[in-house]
Amino acid sequence: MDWISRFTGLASLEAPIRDILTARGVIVAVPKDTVIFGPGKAPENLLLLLEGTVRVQQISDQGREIVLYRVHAGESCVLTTACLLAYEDYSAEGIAETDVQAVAIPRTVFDDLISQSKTFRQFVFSAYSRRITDLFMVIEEVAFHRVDIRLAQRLLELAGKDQVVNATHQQMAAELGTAREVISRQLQEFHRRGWVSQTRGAIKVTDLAGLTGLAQSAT
Amino acid sequence: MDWISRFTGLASLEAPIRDILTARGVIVAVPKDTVIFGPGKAPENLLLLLEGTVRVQQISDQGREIVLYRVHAGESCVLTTACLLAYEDYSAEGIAETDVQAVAIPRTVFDDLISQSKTFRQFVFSAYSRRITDLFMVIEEVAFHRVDIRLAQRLLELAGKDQVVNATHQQMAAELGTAREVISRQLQEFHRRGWVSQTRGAIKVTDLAGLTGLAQSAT
DNA sequence: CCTAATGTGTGACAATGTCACCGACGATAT
DNA sequence: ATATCGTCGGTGACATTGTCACACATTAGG
Repeated sequence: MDWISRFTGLASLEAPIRDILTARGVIVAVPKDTVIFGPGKAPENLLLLLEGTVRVQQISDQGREIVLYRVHAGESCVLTTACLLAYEDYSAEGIAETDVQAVAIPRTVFDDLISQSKTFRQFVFSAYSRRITDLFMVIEEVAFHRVDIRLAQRLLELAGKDQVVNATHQQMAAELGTAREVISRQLQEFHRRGWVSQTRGAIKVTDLAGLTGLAQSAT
Repeated sequence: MDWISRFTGLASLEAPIRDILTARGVIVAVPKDTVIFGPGKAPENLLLLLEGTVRVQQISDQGREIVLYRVHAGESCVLTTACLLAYEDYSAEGIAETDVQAVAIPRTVFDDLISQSKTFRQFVFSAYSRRITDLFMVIEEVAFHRVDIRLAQRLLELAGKDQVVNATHQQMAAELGTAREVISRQLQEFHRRGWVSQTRGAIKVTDLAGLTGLAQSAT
């Protein structure tokens, strides 16, 4: 199966390197809600996502959570690479948010590829770059932005085609690193304004323009 | 000059690689307060710090700031490596906090070393690991920890041998990503408890035990 | 000495986080 | 159907933090 073409950064990969990758990469299926890595659970392979998304979140010692970023199909889960070559025990964990199909690349092969292919190096380092940028954005948002605006943005991001976000208030609180009560109150206010309607475990966006207006008032 | 021995991760570097490094690395002196990299200013070299510290901070569009981490002597400024191989414009900037001595390694040499030496790869990736861990800690602190505790911790970190922190309230606010008024009030409270004394532009720790007690109450 | 820039103090208020508690809903067993 | 239990969401009171509009103090430079 030619999965390499799904990764834009690997498109121009040298032929012998492609062969190594296809030969040594193993396609794995990871069921939804699997903990891919976490505190005390080092990842064993570099994962290149073919299908599905992985949610990476931080867990504090008091049990509070915040979502750091999501890895989508066509991206690699670089946090693992640092672990592969220089293991450190992160306090973050990665969870399969949907059923996931991925190519697993063993540590030794990864090291080989890095050493042999400039293209692959660029692929890995640019993936790093993107994640670090993501972390910068999280810091900026948490430190400087209002929660109502962040909630509006996140609802828009997470809403499916049907404009529904399937998440409890507690889960939305974990998205933003805030408290459930805060989410409940903000959603009530959004409801009062006619922007959303709520059912147990789901939030439906009923006024896209209204929410979008608030979400963009950050700029 | 044998500067390689100052970097623990490079101690076991293969002989030919050492030679490349010493031959191609240029020792540079960077005066205090120089902006080493920043928005729109990509770094040209990987820097290995021999002397001094570099402060990396995030600047928001509204002009608010937060310190992300510091690079000390014996460490490398990895944020630059991502830029070297896959340039992306970060919103963070790096500033020489003191006069700095460093070894500058050009992009092409860096790429060579990565490809040729497993030890060097490990050095770079473990440096990445450490920085990412730092960013995780920043996120956790900003999102979940009280500012009085964070301020106490930071004062203890920044205090010199004479127990003095040379910084204005505004600068301390930038350390923690909060507002100046908050710092002013917290410091007043610390003063009321006899933990610190203040002069314009400087804070002196007068009760180490008191501050330490608060700083550790996070655990 | 005078002035301007910078650093610090303050009160009022808004936004967010915390705590304690309650009731509503859904699944399951009886 | 009814009882029971765990999860989800709502609420008031209060603590903490952020924002705004000032005032006042200190320092540097002319």
